[in-house]
Amino acid sequence: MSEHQTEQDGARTQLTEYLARNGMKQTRQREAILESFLGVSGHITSENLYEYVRAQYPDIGAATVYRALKLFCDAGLAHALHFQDGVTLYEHEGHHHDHLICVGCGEIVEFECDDIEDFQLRIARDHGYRLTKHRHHLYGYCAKCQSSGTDRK
Amino acid sequence: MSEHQTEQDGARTQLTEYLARNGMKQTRQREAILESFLGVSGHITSENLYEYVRAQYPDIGAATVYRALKLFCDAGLAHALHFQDGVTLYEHEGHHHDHLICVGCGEIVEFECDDIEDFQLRIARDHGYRLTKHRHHLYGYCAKCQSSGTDRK
DNA sequence: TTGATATTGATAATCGTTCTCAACTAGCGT
DNA sequence: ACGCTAGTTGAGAACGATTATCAATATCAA
Repeated sequence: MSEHQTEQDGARTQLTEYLARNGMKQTRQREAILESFLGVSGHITSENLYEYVRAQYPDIGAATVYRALKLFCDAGLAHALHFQDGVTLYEHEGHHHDHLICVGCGEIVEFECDDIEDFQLRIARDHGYRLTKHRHHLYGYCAKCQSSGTDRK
Repeated sequence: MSEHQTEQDGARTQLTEYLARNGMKQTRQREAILESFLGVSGHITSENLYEYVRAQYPDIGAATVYRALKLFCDAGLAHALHFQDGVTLYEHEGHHHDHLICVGCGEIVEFECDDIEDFQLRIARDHGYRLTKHRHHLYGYCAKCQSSGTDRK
């Protein structure tokens, strides 16, 4: 819990600094939305976060949540992920993993693979690119969906 | 040219078979849209393809193009790619590569890396998944955008 | 405290895409 | 060739997610 607390504090500080650095203001809304966002463990859509926020702060508008989420991305606190079906999910930054997605039940497993990251760098270098980020999504059927035998393609 | 011809013919046959197999009909529109789609070399958006189609067949509606593109995906002739910024591009199936995207100028370079594919399979297996496809996008600055020094992040 | 300026919330607007539905047409059986 | 039936089409309405507009409001440095 205390560890979690420091992570949240770190994020808050990071936002405060970003706002100061860019002549922006620290508002109740931004604090509240950040709070809600940090309370989410995995991935969340803009809309879900809005519901989430609204549960505690009913007077915060949807536009403000969208704006805040974009702000968090700019400030390096969040990441937007665009999945196969066009759905956009946000996750905490620093929480970077790649994703294994079940097309049967929608489960999302996160993974890391340093070897792959090495190959990515090599490929980028070969093409003269300087990488800033990547998206690596594997789609398939999880063990459960394979055995339940439904939606076989 | 003759090689290209056979590739197109292969795609046509594939569509015809898919339609027959699913009790669907071979229409002028679908043929025309497939023709236009095959005429595109790289990636294209639904809207661009619609413009493209309309140039030759002004009486084909947008909805029909959207429907056809989805059909081509189902028939295994096309692939939808969802990029970072939410843009959806379509490419020919059988033309599967991964992508290196310049966030400066938007250039898209395609690459293949068997080693990475091997790691993907291993990761999937470790998690009990059976892979059906993957999306692997690397974002960065191409050599040109790095040297022109603009939009440095 | 005040004032300049960033931010907010409600809502209109926008974008890309899908739905609705009456008119149309492919393609089977005859 | 004909007619029938079910799939398909085009126009435009509807849609869902997101962004822009704008007057009211809040932040924060002086």
